[in-house]
Amino acid sequence: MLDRKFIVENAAAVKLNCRQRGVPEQVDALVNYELQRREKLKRLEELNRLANEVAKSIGQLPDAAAREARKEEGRRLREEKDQVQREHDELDRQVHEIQLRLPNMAHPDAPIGDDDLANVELSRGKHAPRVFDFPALDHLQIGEKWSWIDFEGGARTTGAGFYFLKGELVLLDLALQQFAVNELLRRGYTPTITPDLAQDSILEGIGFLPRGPETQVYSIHDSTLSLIGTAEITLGGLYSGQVLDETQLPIRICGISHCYRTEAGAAGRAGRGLYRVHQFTKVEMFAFTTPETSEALHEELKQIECELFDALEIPYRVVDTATGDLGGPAHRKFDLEAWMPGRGQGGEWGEVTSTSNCTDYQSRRLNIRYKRAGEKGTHYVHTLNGTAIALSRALIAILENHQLADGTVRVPSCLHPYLGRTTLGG
RNA sequence: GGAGAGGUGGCUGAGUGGUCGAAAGCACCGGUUUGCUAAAUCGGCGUAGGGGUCAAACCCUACCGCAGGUUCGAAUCCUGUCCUCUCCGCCA
Repeated sequence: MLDRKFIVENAAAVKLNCRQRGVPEQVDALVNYELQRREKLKRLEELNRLANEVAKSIGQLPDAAAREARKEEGRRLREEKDQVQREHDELDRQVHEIQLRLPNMAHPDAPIGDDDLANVELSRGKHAPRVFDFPALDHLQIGEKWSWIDFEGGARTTGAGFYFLKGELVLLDLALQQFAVNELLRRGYTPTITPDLAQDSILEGIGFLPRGPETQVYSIHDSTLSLIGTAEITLGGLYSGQVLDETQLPIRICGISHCYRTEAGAAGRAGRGLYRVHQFTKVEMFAFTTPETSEALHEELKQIECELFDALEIPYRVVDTATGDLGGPAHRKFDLEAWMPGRGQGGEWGEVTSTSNCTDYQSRRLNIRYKRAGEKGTHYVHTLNGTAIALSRALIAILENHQLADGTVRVPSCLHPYLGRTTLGG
């Protein structure tokens, strides 16, 4: 969420930003409501002050008749105050509603464009896409060969888009989680296992708007809880309402959680297999920091993602996400796209990780601030998130890139300590 | 799920209708004193919004888990809700 004062004072820039991000805006209406609201607030405070004065004076009046007269005056002020209060609250609600829908301001270097076609490739990983001397299979074909992925069972028990992982693929899944968590622990990230559900208010704070018709979110009936679409939600919510000390920052955490996504409206681009599913496991990185350091930390998250996928020996490219594809909260976003030999005709890049600097957009909604020693007042922290390993897509990348001619799969050496074997299948 | 207790400032903890934004202690910051440390002593010490100032001082408003209600006036009374603790039941 953007600061109201900022919106009022920079209306033109906010509008331009919305246009570049492809988000409809009502900035003019917001400015209008907000200016009216401030007037109401002044009047409201004035009435409160008068009513307080009257109330205070009553206790000191010795004469009963005089007290009654003052009481009547107090009642009158109170009624007028209530009326102004209602008007103020209505304006406040309208401002807030518009404000919630405005996206974060984009980084000046973020490529401007409508969608992912405008993304700019920044770099490539250490490993180039492999040239196969046999017909490469996709991950579903490999999985079928060894009975590793059971979508039919998932559909029977739960519904389309759900699946069972089975056999050795489970070992690979667990090994990837352990690998990621260990690598992050080594880099100063505190490992956590987060709840898989969160309060709707937290989802809203992070920037997922639950329960609309376009929602990506599963809600729990008769409650204010939803299944999380990413641990970003719970990790970001972890310090909601808190005032941190600057010396605690940056706070680096990683969280393992399940991720649930309805993928409403995505039926047409469902893709094959594990690429777009309703549930997967993810190891997520999250950080809280100061405005001065968030950009450097964003680089760090990107760098870690690169190191993990280099270690897994998976070819990838890094892209700088275009304004139209940033979503609401991100100020800037980098994606890692892994080469997936089984996608499309002869392979395609597919997003496997994503890291965003959300600046103070989430912290303002979640009210996460920090205090500087010797300075009065508080500031909003900057929040950042990044995927370490999204299991479903990482599994695709590993199966498809490391498959051998006989359908077995070579295990990259970084996973050997966690997997206890060098080949899967057979 | 049942029964009870409680949620007050960084912490402990007073406060049951009228200058209470809130006693006191601890912690913290600053001054004084002391050869150093410790101790003593004085002062300061919440957040947010608005006004004011070159900057401050200062002024106003809101906030005692949260949301409502009663009242001229609520931390204090009422209702709902969330959370914590204790005991019982159930249970991986």
